Amino acid sequence: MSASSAPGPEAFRPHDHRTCRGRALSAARALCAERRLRLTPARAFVLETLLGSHRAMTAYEILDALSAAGLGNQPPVVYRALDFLVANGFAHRIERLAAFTACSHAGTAHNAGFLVCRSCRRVAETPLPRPAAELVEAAEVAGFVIERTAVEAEGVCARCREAAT
Amino acid sequence: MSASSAPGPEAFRPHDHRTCRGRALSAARALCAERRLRLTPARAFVLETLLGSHRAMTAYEILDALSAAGLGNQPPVVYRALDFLVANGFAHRIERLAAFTACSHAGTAHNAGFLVCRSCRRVAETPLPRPAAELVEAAEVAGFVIERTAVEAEGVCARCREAAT
DNA sequence: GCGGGAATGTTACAAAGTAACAGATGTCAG
DNA sequence: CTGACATCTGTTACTTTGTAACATTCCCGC
Repeated sequence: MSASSAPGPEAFRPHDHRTCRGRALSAARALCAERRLRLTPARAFVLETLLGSHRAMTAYEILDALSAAGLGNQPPVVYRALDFLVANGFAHRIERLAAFTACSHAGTAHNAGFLVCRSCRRVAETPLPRPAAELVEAAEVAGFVIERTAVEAEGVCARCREAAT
Repeated sequence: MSASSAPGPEAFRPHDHRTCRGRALSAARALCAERRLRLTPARAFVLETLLGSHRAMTAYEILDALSAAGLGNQPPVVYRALDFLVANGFAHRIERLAAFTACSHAGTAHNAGFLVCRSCRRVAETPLPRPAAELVEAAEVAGFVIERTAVEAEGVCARCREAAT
């Protein structure tokens, strides 16, 4: 039983964020150790920064944070860290926003779908068991091999909708 | 009965492209007349250009074509035409590529899914009846209102896979 | 302690997208 | 027909996003 009883994905309801971030961070450290991946200071900092909110952040927002922390101030620094995090499943790129968000299910192989609030840019992730049947079928018929699928639903979250009233 | 008997979406098989483009273009003209929309020369040219191939084209590729045709050579020209075409369902933005493609089902309201070949950038569109059930459910639980959903499967088409052999 | 692969620092760009405003043009009421 | 209003176009200048390329430093196994 969780402390908060509100329904829905964590991103869109109040929750103990310190716990949520801490858990994700130690999971990432454990996974990196297991897979012989190097979660270097810059990479860890970027991951922490992303975990610091459930908003999608642009590469340059993250770069500002890195820069403030004295960990580098040129674009390649962020993009390299993000490449690493995305490649290893610790973060996702939200194509629609050209922005990035921490993965809420790191380690478990998964196809993910995203609810993206166009007002506050908060992002919730939902595991999707498989791509839409229609798409899979079209791919099979055409001999197209699907490697990864991005599913992004754009809309307005409950909080922003109420705020707009 | 179609001239070509190969299976799958048109984009990934040989077909009479002149017919395919002509059909789409007159459908667009008819729709614009019906809805009192102005398919101005620049807009028509951009649509034709997109219809000219089944590849996703970047805004700047299209701008080069516009420019060669003497229809404008500044970015806003393309982006305005693309905004119009996308807003009215004649084209889609492929988020993954930051590129654009003509819609193969213009006029009919539809949620679409895309097969995007990462090698040749050809794009096939498949109508999707509805967003994934898991996503819809997560949205409902969270009070999130979905406005539009982008589904993009990245992979390799049959032709490119064979070519790579 | 050293050799090789991985990670970082840095410069300099390329590519993608937009804000803002002036001018032209289409269209509809009177 | 004519003005008034909305829409579309032209243009300048700029912001944001992302990379190529190369030198340097770090880490780990031997």
